[in-house]
Amino acid sequence: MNDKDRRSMPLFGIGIVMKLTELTARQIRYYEENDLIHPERTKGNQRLFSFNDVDRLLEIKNYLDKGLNLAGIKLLLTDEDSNVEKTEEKEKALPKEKKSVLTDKELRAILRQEITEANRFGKANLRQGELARFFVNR
DNA sequence: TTTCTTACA
DNA sequence: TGTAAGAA
Repeated sequence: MNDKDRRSMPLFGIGIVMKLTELTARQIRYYEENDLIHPERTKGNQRLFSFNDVDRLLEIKNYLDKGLNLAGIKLLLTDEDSNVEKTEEKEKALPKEKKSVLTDKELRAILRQEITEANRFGKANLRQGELARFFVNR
């Protein structure tokens, strides 16, 4: 078994994850409702989180502190898992004339950097609304 | 005891 | 987001 499998293995109950992330059960469930995380379930319908899920919750927590809302965070995290390959394939499939200057992946990387930077000054400039628009209108 | 869903001050 | 209620 490799690391990739290990990280995605459903292992922790919500109680453990609460301690690990310092998030309330309410918050964790709410983030799931908004498709930011997709923990597995036991036969008894109990949530089971993987290392990846925990890391993701930690990232979500960080972005929240930086002033982003769930919609914005979702845009930034959506391609970081299974979708990343798809996105790259899709971009490769495009005829080079129609390729945008920046790939989705690069765009998100830049955005992450901007947010981190804005955070140094005072997270007042780059806000959620702008972030969402940035993606929708690109 | 812990977690789940649903609903609401 | 917190919290309550009833079920699992």
